[in-house]
Amino acid sequence: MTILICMVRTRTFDPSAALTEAVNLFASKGYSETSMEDIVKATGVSRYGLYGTFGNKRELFEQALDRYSETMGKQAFLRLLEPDASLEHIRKIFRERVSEMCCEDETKGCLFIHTAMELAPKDDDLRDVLQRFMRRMSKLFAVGLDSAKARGEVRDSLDVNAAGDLLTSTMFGLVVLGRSGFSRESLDGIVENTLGAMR
Amino acid sequence: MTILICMVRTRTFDPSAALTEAVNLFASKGYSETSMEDIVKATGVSRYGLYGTFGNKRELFEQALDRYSETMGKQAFLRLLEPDASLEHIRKIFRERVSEMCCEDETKGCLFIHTAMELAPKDDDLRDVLQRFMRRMSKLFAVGLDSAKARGEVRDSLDVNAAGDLLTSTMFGLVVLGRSGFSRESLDGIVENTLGAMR
DNA sequence: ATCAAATCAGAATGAGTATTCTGATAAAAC
DNA sequence: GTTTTATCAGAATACTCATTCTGATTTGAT
Repeated sequence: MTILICMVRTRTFDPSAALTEAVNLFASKGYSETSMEDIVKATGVSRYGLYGTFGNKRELFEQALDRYSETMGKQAFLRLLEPDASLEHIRKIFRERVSEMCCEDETKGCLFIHTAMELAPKDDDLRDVLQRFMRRMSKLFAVGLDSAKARGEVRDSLDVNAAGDLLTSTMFGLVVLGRSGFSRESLDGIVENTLGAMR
Repeated sequence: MTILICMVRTRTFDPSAALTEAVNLFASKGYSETSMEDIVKATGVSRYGLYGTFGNKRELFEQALDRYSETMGKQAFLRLLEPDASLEHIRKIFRERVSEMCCEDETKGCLFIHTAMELAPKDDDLRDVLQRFMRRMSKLFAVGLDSAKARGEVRDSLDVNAAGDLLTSTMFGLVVLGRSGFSRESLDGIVENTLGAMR
């Protein structure tokens, strides 16, 4: 008896690349303003392929949220875990965020904020996932602040955990103000004042 | 010739009260998640009455945004214009916000954040209105900080305009974290750290 | 009391959208 | 080259929702 596993036709798209595209759409427009049709167009993947690979819109969104959190961690925050992390590393993270919000033509957004405002109140599971991701953000900031403290860039009396929450909160505030058309100067001012609170 | 103005039947609802109800719905769930049906149910006003009085959903939203801004100014921020405004007044505004986010059963939201995330990117007029409202918030904070500076509660070197933007930004950050399930302690910590940045 | 017309409740309309279905296509194994 | 069957593009379905329409009702002026 032969068990025959026959992969007759191979998928013509890269699920990971498609997910990246979906993340961008969701982060920019949020859940309900992004239609599956939008995602089909942006990815070039057929409806069939999307549903077959990701389940449905909600599940696709959950996977997008995972990816978003992961990417955010990798791109910017992992530096904070290095023992020589400094306040300058934190400043750089904020500067990148501000640049993203101000300079690009397409409207940049934030998947965390969209999730908090649209979905968290009516989906407890998603809210818990979101909270975990945000707490991780705060924690990474706190670790970075600890290193900065060891370097004397931050006052000894600083509660790094509470300060980490403040930095996380500011990351979101910047997005909200940026979307409302605040100037780069205003956003830079917020960053510097926030960092000033660490000293 | 007689000009006859005949008010045949009087409206059976109070438009102002209906608008208040609409503000609550929009602030909690945002624009697209709030249906006209929701508003009909919450206000007890007929579809006919809503469309006749407010135009359409978009115009109703704009009026809700006006009202929200106005109410917010009256309830909390006007104290900041008094010459004896202190850091304690500012703290009280934040404490109220935190209580709102944490204690009530129904999910509290923020019409400004919803507008920034959902509508501002695709509606330039609305974005400008929103920005004006937010700038007013920052300005009120700045005026309060000036008084606090005169009382010696805030360091002389503080740039009150930039600091006002930071406080505005923090008001939004608190809502995002609150909706994500952060504890009251976390939010209080953010408030105290932010206020600490003023000294 | 009667009348005119604004208001009401809810049905009808039309557009948008998530999801499923379908016939055609194409690639892997023989 | 043939067969098998997963994939594709787009049609079909079911549902939600903003807005308009309709027939009944109500109320202020006469």
